[in-house]
Amino acid sequence: MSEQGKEVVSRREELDKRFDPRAYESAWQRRWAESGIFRAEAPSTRRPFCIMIPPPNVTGKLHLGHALQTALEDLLTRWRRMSGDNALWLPGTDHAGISTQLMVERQLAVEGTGRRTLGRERFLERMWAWKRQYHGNIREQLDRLGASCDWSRERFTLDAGLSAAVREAFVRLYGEGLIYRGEYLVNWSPVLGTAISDLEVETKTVAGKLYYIAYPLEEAAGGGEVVVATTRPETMLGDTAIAFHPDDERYRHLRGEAAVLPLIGRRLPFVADAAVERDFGTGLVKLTPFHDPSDFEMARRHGLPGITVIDQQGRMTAEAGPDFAGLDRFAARAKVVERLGAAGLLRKVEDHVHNVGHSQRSGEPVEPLLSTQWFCDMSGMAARALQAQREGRLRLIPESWEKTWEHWLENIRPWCISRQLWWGHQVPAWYTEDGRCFVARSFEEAAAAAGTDRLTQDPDVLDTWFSSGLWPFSTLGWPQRMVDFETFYPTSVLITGYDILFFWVARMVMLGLHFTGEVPFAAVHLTGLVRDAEGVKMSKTRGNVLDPVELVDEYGADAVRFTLTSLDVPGRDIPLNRDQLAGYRAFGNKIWNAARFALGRVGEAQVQPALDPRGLAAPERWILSRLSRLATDVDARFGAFRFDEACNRLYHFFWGDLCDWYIELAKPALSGEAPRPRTGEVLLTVLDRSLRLLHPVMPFLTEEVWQRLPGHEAIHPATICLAPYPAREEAWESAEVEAEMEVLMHVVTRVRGLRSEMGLPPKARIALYLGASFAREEIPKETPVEKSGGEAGGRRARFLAEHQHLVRSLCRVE
RNA sequence: GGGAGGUUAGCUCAGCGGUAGAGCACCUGCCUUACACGCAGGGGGUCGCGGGUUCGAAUCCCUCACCUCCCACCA
Repeated sequence: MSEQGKEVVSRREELDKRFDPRAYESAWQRRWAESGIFRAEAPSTRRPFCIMIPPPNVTGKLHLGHALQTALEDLLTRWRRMSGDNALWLPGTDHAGISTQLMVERQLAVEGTGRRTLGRERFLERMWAWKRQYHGNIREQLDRLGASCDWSRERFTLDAGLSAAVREAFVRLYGEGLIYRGEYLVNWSPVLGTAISDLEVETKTVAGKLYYIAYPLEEAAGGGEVVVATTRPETMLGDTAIAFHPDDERYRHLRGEAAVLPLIGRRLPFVADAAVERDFGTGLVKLTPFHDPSDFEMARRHGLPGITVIDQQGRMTAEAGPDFAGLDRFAARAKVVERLGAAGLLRKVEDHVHNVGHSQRSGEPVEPLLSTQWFCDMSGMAARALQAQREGRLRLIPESWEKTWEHWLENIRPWCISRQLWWGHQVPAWYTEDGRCFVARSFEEAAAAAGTDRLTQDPDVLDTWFSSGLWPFSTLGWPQRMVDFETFYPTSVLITGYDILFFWVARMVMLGLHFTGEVPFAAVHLTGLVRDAEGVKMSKTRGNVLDPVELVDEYGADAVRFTLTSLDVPGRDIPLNRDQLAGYRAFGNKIWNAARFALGRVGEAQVQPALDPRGLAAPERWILSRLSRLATDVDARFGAFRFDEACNRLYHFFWGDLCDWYIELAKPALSGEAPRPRTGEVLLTVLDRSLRLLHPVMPFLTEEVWQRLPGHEAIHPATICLAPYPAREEAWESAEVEAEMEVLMHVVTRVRGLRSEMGLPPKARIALYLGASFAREEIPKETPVEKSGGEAGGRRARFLAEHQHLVRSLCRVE
């Protein structure tokens, strides 16, 4: 590293009087990148540590959730790197099928054209151009945040390697019978023009109407009518039966009879099915098998046909009859109601609040539609994912997610993986002219199997989450067992928001177990969602979105990182407000000025790689003891994913122990007024280690300051990024010294309080007489000194007497 | 209908069996030779309600209330 290392070493001018993160942050990011210090080794004899970035949308913009994850991922990576691990944080981006395609389609609409007009090939050229144009943005934003990714390993879900992995996975699952093609009722988004998975359907509670419609009975049944209740009258045009509960006395006599569908005249047999709720509506359900999932199930149980009356654009089909064909489904609803009213068949309309599935991406109500799609049977994989979690091979943090995890995996359903889009991994299936299907890794392979090259590839692409489900290993070279895969898989930790636990985390675990036999990461830390100061979810429509890069401009990356990190409390969403950002920027200012003070006062002293506390005075031994305990604490907190607690401890040590007390205690010694042994060395050494402890959270500021510390080269010749993470120093710890100093500090606080209460002007040099009784009474109960009674009291008085010059200095008294 | 989380100082939140904490905000002094992005001092809470366990409960258990979110095929 020596050659690279030298480039990292910075200039050594004095710290500017003004603290301005913009003056150094970008420069450091550039220097780090150029020196290649974030490149991981493979192979390596060192312990591996690996985090995969949750790949952001390649043409998107990072939001604060990304910033939070980035801060935590970088924290862990830097911490492990400094601790000696072979740390890899692998960056990359996702092609983000629907959302990216929508962006380009919107662009095309502005130009007065569209994807269909362009045709698939030219449209995809536009997509790639778009990708090339915006691809750099993500890296730029990660750079601004100080991300120590290994960019030499950057991946994209549509690059050659990952595309090969996707085809390999598809072919294998198909071969195992887990991927299949078939005609089923799927969630269809008329706006997007594609099928979507169950997860992409968002249930919304809406105020609708419940229509009671009279269906005349067939002559054979003796005439009369029955009344059915429905929220979607337009679907009646596709009715093929009417159902009642088998035990429902009211309708039992209708078994074997039939009604006549109004407006159409079709014969509707009655069937009995236990899925019918007797208490809802009239207890009779009209069955529209091809436009309602539960009707579909019931129809299948009774061998009933279905009729598609709504098409992929959400318009009524020819099957709906000449009066309705071509109408939008909601216009058709109004017209059906109107016609029923005119025919005197509308018995009642009630207000009805119910839940309706909406397309998460486009917002409109989903239309259940019969359609030929590719599916993946997840049941076996889900069972193994469940088992992995139950056996502790997969840790969810916080643990409260375990029940949710179990519930979802226990009730998993087939995953619809095909999308009627163009941007994505095209399904690796080819069809012969006579309709035979060949699933293969390539056209050549398919042609060889088919015995002809007159083949047409399936036009659909795969759900984005199919490729991101392979991310932890496809990025490392799978299916080939490349050196990166051997070195870093399975990875160490995954950090992501709980909102994609099922979309992404569960799929990675299932596919990872299936293809590699291992859980792709030992632990998953699920973060909360970043919200605004009022705790409201950020959204463009609300206009309360904060841009992480703008916050970096305003407060500095370190302050943004520290704020987000200290707010990462397990199981809670994160309300972000500017006061906190300003507060942690002030913390940066504090560090900056503490360093300025030290650098101006330590003379020829140097940072010490090791320090023997013997021969040091009490204040020096006290701060070293505190520092050692801090190192233990921070390490433990990082290891336990309690980043908030680690931040608090770092903050209070630096501001409280170091600045408020130790630096003040050091002043008389450094000025020569009351010299003590090695005060400068201790101050510099404490600063060095504090900065190293803080570095994973505040990389820029700590590097900038650390480079100026005389003697820092003895710790690492080039950069704080590779300097060892401070460990506990048992020899520094002393409960006794800490207790003695606590007494002194307590006395100082009391004197200051008295002085303030008595309204004595700060400048007045007043005389203070400390009697032994004062000391005795004022000692906090919990100090060990007090417990040993009178003799200890004497010792305490002696301690205070010996250090009276410190009391004088800190209280400004004579 | 299931499930998860929340209710602690004006605000945002830690604490989760041993006499209430932080940051910010607020009040009073201070430009004390690193820092006004600062220093020192200070005020402020019956820890959602009601029960229970315990020598002792924000902290464990139960009831209730109110908020947030996730899952779920009553048309």
